[in-house]
Amino acid sequence: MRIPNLLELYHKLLNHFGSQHWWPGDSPSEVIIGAILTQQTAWKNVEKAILNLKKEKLLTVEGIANADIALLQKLVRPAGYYNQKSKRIKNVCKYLLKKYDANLDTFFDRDIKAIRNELLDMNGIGPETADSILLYAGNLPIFVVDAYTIRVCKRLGIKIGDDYEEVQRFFEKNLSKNEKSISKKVKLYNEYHALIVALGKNYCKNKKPLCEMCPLVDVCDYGRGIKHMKKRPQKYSNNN
DNA sequence: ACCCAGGTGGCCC
DNA sequence: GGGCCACATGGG
Repeated sequence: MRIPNLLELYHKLLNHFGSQHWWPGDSPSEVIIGAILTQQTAWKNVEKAILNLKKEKLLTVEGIANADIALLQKLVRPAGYYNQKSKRIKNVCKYLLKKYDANLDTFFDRDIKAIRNELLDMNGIGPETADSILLYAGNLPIFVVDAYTIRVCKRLGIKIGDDYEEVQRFFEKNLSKNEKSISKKVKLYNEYHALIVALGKNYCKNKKPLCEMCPLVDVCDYGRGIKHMKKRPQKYSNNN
């Protein structure tokens, strides 16, 4: 079966799911905090944590940076991994406050590669979180890859490895043929990643082939890629 | 009672 | 440079 080009795929997804209006947050600082909180966690749980922080008026770089760690742990708790995440958002905010005086315009107003490397140097920020911050908080043109992106590609029969940057280049290279302007790129990358998440959540679960209701079944080899699926290790002691 | 969620860092080899 | 594993709450 023919593999559709990535822009065609995008329009099918947009047509099916509609615009996703990402990022669901109304300030760059909220996006940065949320990007860390949502790691390996359902957004629904992150919303509760965000709301807790909001009620305490802590949803700013300065607020988090100066907040008591025990309080942060309490507020962030619904988002899971609350010990790590409270520490991570505090450290990141302290860094941004100290080095950029909490001015995110200054932070984002540089070469994108330089900002990305700086983000990657912060503890708790890996490639996906860094790119989410660049794209959704900084409005910079970088394609965000996540577990769904790789899973969906494999289900579609697109030959692709597991390497983050490799998948990212694949998308950016393909889409650059269609879109040259920076601002349009940002808009396209923004919507595309959100649509892939929507697709994944609804039709491309782990350990299952593409659901037959999937809007892409007509363009993909249904069920292909099932052999690539690997369960993510999820065992750790939970003595409660 | 499972399985999973918009990952990341720290080990070990 | 890959292959495990810990991290944790809440929903299906």
